Amino acid sequence: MQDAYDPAAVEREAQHFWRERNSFRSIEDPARPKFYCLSMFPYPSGKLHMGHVRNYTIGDVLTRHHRMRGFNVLQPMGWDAFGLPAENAAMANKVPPAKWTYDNIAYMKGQLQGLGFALDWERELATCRPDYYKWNQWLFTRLFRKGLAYKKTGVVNWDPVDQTVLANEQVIEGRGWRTGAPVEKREIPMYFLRITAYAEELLAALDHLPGWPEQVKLMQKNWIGRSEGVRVGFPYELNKEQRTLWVFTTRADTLMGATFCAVAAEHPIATFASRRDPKVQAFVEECKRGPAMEAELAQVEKKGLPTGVFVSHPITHEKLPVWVANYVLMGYGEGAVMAVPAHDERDYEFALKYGLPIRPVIRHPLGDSVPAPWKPEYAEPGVCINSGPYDGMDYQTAVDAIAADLTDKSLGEKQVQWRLRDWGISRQRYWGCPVPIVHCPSCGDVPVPDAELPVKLPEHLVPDGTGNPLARLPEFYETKCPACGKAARRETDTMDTFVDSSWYFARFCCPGQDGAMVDARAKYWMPVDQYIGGIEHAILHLLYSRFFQRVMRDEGLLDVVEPFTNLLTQGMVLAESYYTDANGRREWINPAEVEVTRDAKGKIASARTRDGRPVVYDGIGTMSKSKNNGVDPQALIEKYGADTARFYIIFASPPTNTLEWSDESVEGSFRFLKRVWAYALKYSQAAHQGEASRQARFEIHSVLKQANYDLQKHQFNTVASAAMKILNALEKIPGRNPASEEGLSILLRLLSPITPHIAHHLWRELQFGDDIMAASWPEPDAAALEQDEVELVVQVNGKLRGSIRVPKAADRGAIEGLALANPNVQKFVAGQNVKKVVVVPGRLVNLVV
RNA sequence: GCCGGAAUGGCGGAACCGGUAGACGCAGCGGACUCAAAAUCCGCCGGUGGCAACACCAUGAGAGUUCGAGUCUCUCUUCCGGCACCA
Repeated sequence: MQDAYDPAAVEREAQHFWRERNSFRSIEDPARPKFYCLSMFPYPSGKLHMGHVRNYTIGDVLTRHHRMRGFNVLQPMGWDAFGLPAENAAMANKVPPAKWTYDNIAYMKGQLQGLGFALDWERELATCRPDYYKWNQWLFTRLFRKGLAYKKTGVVNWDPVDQTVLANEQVIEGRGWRTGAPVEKREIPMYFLRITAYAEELLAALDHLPGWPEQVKLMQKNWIGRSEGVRVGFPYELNKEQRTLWVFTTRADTLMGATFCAVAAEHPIATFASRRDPKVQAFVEECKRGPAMEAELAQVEKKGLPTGVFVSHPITHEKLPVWVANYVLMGYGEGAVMAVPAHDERDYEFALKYGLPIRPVIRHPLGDSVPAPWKPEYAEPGVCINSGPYDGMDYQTAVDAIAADLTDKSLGEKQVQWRLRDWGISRQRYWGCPVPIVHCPSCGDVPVPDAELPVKLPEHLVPDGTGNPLARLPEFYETKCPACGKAARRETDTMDTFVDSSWYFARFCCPGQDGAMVDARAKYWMPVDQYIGGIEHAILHLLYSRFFQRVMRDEGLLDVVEPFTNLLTQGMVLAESYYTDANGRREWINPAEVEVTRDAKGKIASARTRDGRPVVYDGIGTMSKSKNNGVDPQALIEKYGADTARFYIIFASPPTNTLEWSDESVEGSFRFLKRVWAYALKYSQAAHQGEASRQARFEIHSVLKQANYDLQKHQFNTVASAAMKILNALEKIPGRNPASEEGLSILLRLLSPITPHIAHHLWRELQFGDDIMAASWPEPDAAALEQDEVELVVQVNGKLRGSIRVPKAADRGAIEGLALANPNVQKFVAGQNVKKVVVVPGRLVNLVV
């Protein structure tokens, strides 16, 4: 055995062993329980970042652990290869996105292999390959024929200088990122997927996902946003024509307090009013120019103007003014609301600002009136007042009565409203999956027939930031109508990349299948038993995948409904950032270049660059290029090896927490692996002697018991701690005896999912077996955990005052007696009555005086 | 703004069902080895008081429930994720 731990040699040899034996190839085997473990596939951005390393290490620990527990495991890997960054890189380097993407994939694949992940590379896929995106297109044409994919207008960010659509990310403070021009909103025709048709099912099924974190289910529930309410019609006359303004409200009980209505800038009433009133026109224009993003929209000052249109109240027939307001969204409900200033905070502020009437109609906890300023109690449901026939009714009675009266007049009914909107998938971009539609002057939008799929994306183009280059490529867009054969124009929009990632997990089950989207093998592997990825995907990606799975079920492709049985949402990887300040210009210094001096207590006293310039500590945050605080996994692997990188990432933090990077702690993980090696070396050279110590076995098996429990809970950081504790216990055993042999075998097996290379090497070196992955997972020995005596803590009034050792079988009386006999306990009990004695078996005694 | 989280020593974190707060590690301090350094090994390590035994304080802040609260309930503060075209 080598004296020193040489990670590079150990890792090379272990990876060679796995490759030779094809260790990670997965084959369907109905005789064994299957475990499909999947980490979210990466976007091939260039090189791996620490978030990837963390994600795939967590997945690998789960995969290898399950494998040793006898599961038939599948852990595949692929590439979410379409997307915006490739176009940006193409513009910067004048290289086609395809070449950039394929080069990145090749490099990152090498990095993943170097980390020793147990991946079945025969199943590798890239979403930018025609054999993958063909099935996006195939499914789209089916949804289109069913009406689940349809065309309507959608709002986009428009850069008027570059004449191009911008992603939200490309809008910086309301301006285009390249041109600096104020971004405009624009409505363009797009294709939508009717996810709202599945809203009810997507919501209800959340209650049957016990393997998902509650917080994710709650976020999805709120996102889907089911609310029960009443659709209310306010009749009005426009150009001598009778019309109805429809609104949705969850507070129909407050209808008698409605004093005006407000509509979105895009609402027909606003359009009408802007034609006859230049002020309204200017305001509508202003609203349309405003931000398209909800987060920004919600922050803008609430403003409005009267449209001059009046509607009549459906119960009282009172004339109410209609305002156009920037806080009403066209995308939600009817694009119009009834305003009840007395019982809605936003309406209240709007009414105060513009002097509109405020009419209280609900008795709230603070009384019957609603004096300024606004108080949250005003919005609480209560008994109706000033409401004519509805006076005295409570919330539900009033809603029911008002809904019934409205139904009688054909001016409303109860309605369920969803916050969820249909999914707009058209992107005016080159590097994506072409939407398989042909626009024919006589036949309209015609889906491309199966025989002509895939519609291949030309891979040689270089975008220039001014629109989609496909729209300037006649070879691509000039085509014939599949229905009538006349000249027609091919759609040049591509699909949202979320389409690609909504079903890739099913495709991993069916490598090589070119005759169908998925085949029978998907029925064996699906659903994914364990899915792992960042919490930032809690809503969109996970909801779209759940939607797609149902769509695929309804196409008869799969039986499974929920794609992911268990979900683990990992935290982000953070690092400190530092900068030097030269005349107000910040230069960001990579933490690796910063030297920190500490005071006697270990607190940071000062920090400077290696060449002595003082730096400012800017706190801890996500690793980013802009703050130059990324830690390159490759440098880490080269310095310490993959096992140290993996161990550190697992040890530093539980998977769901954020992980704050620390170079010193990495050093500590490396030290631990060196100690494991040193111990194995000492063990291999020691002579057999003595018997197993009872105490050592107790320690090791107690730690193992806890570690197995922690593995179940996915609390892997304490499993790494457990390995350290076992090594500490082993080092206390003199020489080599049955306890050290057993303990070392447990240690290596416990470590093997986390640090597979060193575990593999030592397992063979010390002749525990041929392949540690074929070994069984260690279980604690009940006999080793037996104890004759236990230590109990003694409290007086809940405060710790001492401890006693009692025989395991001691009864209450004996325990009480021993506790009272403890001198320090006596000090606190002396002269007082013991009112109550609480005995928690195996833990403590509490004397209440 | 709305939705969802998080907060424990100098730092990362542990504490299973409400039952010894600080496991394990990092940093720091002291020592051994060394000509010296690195590496390695041993010891100490929340705060205040005390020679010590020990006592008091302490889990973001404030209240509450309980024999007993880091853990449960309420209010607040700060930070983080998402908000539909970043992935």
